[in-house]
This record gives sequence, structure tokens and C-alpha cells, in this order.
Amino acid sequence: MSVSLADIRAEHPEVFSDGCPTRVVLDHVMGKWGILVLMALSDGTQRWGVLRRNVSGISEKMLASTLKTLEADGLVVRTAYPEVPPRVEYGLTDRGRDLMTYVLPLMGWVAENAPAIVARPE
Amino acid sequence: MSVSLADIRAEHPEVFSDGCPTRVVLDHVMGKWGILVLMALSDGTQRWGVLRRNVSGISEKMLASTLKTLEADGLVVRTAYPEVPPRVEYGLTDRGRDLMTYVLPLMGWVAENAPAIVARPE
DNA sequence: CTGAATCCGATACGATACTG
DNA sequence: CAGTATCGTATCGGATTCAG
Repeated sequence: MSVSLADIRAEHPEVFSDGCPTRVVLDHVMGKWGILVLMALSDGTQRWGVLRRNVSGISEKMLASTLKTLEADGLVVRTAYPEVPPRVEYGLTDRGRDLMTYVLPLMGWVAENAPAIVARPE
Repeated sequence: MSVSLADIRAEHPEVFSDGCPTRVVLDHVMGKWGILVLMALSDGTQRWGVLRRNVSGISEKMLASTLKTLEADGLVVRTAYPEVPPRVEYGLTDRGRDLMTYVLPLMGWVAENAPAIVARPE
């Protein structure tokens, strides 16, 4: 796996070009809520209500649209059970779990360093 | 270093709480341009003009504001030389380089998988 | 060359209300 | 319970112009 910018560029010369697919994925995954939802789901499959509580502060609208985007990207899978009351569960796909392999260590670093970074006002 | 959500939660119970410092850092680093600028700088210190060309598609306004935010976060350092014409260089701080240790592998994954993900329309 | 300042449209986001 | 619909606001982000 690539670990330096040169390595990445060697295999994917257009990583920085405008209109490159990476831009789209970055916008989806790195958006305000994408990572937080994926993080919550890395805990395991969850129902809508639980997910909403776990991603504290997210509105229903953003949870819905974030999930839809991630599902379309093949990172999240939605399973609806034909019951009353309705039950819907969300989980990571294989690709999603693979992605989290890289995101989790990053989040660990952020959790460690965020307090020091935010010490001074934004 | 933490590698599972449980590990992160154990050390930082409030990672998901609203108003947590991690949210701020995520917004700065994961914004539309934050990662791309950091990626470009991981290539080494660069002048404003070079940076602008390397982060293809960024406007002057966004480059300026992104750099200012990252500098305030202690991830980027700005060096101005008192010359005419003016010369200003931007580079990563130690903390910034440390962060890139985690971001680069993630970007490698994204570069690998983005084409497959974007295959279907957004 | 390196920005800052301004204007303006797009859209991300949140709050609320409503439905199967 | 699991969403959708609608609305209003705030912020993002681009284009352009100006300045040191």
C-alpha cells in the first residue's frame, strides 16, 4: 500500500486534478457527518434510532442524506425488516470496513491531538 | 495507538459528543480543501503560487482561508521573506507531518477505491 | 508575487411538522 | 419507528477587483 505522496502519485497521477473521483469520495466521506456516521457504524450494525443517538448532534435530515450517500457509495448497507413497527438496520459493507481500517487510526490521532489544537480559538 | 473504536472511546469517552474538540479538527482537516492542501504540502515546503497550482481547482480565497485555519491549528507554518517581489513559503509543522502519517495511507486507499465508488452517479 | 476585500449564488445545515 | 417534506438561515465557495 502507498505510504508516501510520491507512491500515490506514481500509481494515480491524477490524484490532485480537478474532477478526479477522489474529490467526490473525499467530499462524501470527509464531510461534516460522513466520518462520524462511519465511526458509529464501526461499532456494529445499528438501528436508525440508535445511530441517531450515537452520532450526537446530527439532525434527522443530515442522517438520512448522509446514509443515502454512503449507501450509494457502497460503504454502508441498509436492511429493512417488514415488521410493524418498522425496523431498519445500517451496517458497514466490506468496503466500508476496509476503509475504517485507515480511518480509525486517524481518528485516534485526532482524539489525542484535538484538545491541544483547539486550545487557541478557531 | 488506538486502532479500534472501543480503544478510542476508552481513552476519550467524549469523541462523539457534540461540541467535542474533535469535531472542530475534523471540520478543518476534512473540509473540502484541508486534506488536499496538506497532501500537497507533504511534498515539501512550497511557495504560494506553486501550492495554488498543485491544489488544482482551488480559488485564491479558499487557499488563503484554508492556510490560515491550518496555520492557526499548528499544522502549517508560514514563512515570509522580506524581499521584493515578496516570497512566502508554506510547510508542515511537526504536528502536521505527524498527522500526514495517518492521512497518507488513507489517501492511498481512496485513490485506489474512488474509481469503483464513483462508477455510479452521486 | 502574495495576498485582502467585496459581491453574490449555491447549498449545506437545522428546526419543525407530518406520514406509513 | 423510520423516515419525508418544507422552510429559513448560515456558511461555503467562486469570480473579480484591488493593494503592498
